[in-house]
Amino acid sequence: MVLPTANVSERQYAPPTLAISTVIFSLRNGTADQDEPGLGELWLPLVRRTRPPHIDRWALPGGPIAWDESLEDAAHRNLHETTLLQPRYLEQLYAFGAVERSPDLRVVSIVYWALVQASEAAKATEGDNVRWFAADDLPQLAFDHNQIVEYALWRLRTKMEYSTIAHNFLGETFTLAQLREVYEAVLGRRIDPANFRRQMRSSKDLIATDETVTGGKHRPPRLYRFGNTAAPQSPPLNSPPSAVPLED
Amino acid sequence: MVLPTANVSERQYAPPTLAISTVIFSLRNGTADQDEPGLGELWLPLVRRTRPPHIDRWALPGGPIAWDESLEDAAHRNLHETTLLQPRYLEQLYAFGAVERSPDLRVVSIVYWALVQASEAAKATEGDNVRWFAADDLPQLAFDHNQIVEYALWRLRTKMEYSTIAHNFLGETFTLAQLREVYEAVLGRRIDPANFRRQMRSSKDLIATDETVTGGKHRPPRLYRFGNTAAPQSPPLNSPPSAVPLED
DNA sequence: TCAGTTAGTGTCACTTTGACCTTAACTAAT
DNA sequence: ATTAGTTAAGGTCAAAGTGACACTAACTGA
Repeated sequence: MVLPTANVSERQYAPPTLAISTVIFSLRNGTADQDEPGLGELWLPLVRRTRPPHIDRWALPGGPIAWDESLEDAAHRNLHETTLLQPRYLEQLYAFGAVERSPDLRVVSIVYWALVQASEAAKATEGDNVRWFAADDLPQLAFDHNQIVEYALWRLRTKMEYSTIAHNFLGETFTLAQLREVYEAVLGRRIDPANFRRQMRSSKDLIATDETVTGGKHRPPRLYRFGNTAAPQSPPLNSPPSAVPLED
Repeated sequence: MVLPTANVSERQYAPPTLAISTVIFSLRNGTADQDEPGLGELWLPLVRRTRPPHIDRWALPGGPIAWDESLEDAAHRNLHETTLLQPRYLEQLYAFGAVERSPDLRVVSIVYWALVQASEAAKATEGDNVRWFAADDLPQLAFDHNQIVEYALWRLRTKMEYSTIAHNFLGETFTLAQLREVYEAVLGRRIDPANFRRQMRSSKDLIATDETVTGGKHRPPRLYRFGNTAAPQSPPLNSPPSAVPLED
């Protein structure tokens, strides 16, 4: 939201300014005192605004677009600069351009959404100006950012049902129970483990490794990995609208 | 693609310029000499470029965004100004922002896609600077517009499978055969009329009128209308990302 | 050795879907 | 007037997919 300097009247009638923002989702293990017993929760990092419009309010990480970087690069860079995070998935969400979404100034924000794994999320320096919030319990944010997060949540949930993005919350290998917990947390409901297994194993992209996790107090579960055999639900040409996972 | 005047070096390093474009789809009855026998075809209007980058090439209708209009308003206005069309459906497609998509200049285009009914499409003044093309047989267009159309086609086809946008190609009332022809044209394959009827009638939004179409050489078909009982597949708050049909 | 726990397999009823048959209602030709 | 032709509309049946749930497998700790 950094903008070129000019006096107010010039700003008012100037062409819209472009900015980029990102909604970054990560998963945390649910605490017992939640309404749902033991389900994981979605969390996202916000930054405190340090200058006038909506000063001191929390907002999505964002900023201007450099003349020599693509929109996706800008989102990736800005996200990394403000939170130190390296997302495993990044996709364009929507361009928000209502006239009154920012006071005085006309800003069009192209918003991306990202998924980071739990271990990565720990790297995000939580300080005075960056803090994580539960996605379903946010304070009043700057601008129209509450609505943007709502929309991003809707997209994450609907996309989870027909695509295979869930593993981006996890590491390179994972058990089916871990993968199921991702679905349960995002969709907010329990899923039958047996049926879940059947559905997942019907996908060609999920490949079983020959390793298992030892050390539990029960039968050791097998580890799986995700093989990216062609983008599942993406545009015919995956160049411009690269809805393709980053995989680091 | 109208842009503020400045010398080249200033332009080069200036922040990206915003523009809006639209992909406008309409349906035409298939000619017999097609590869598929008698299927309808998707057509879209393009405008001839009358100034330097890519002069004389065909391009999507588009232009700048005024300081006091929303993105959707800008798309609607621009579309109407250049083609005189009034779409029945308008939705944001994607923001295209690759660095090299326009020579010299950095332009970020927020692209919308629209559906117009056949009768409306006739209003589009086809002249020297506006012409309709078959969507699957386009010439080389200006900028990255070929890829944009490909992506819009993909979105139209995939969205057709899970939502109820098809009727926006038709008038207020229509027969099930007409509706089926829309699906067949867009998806490019024949659909069993009996199964199609069963599926459509299971939707609460399709309501039968008490009228039928007389004058055919066979049993008169019933007319249906589309009742917009709540947006089917749209964001929780339908204000900013209004993926909601316009219905005129 | 057994209880406890989770991993993983199998089964069954129900729903959805594609293929195809049958009847209904109209027009045009004989 | 009867019949052939055509499309509308409804029905049947098997295959495939899904949710609910029982059951076996493999480990730990007492």
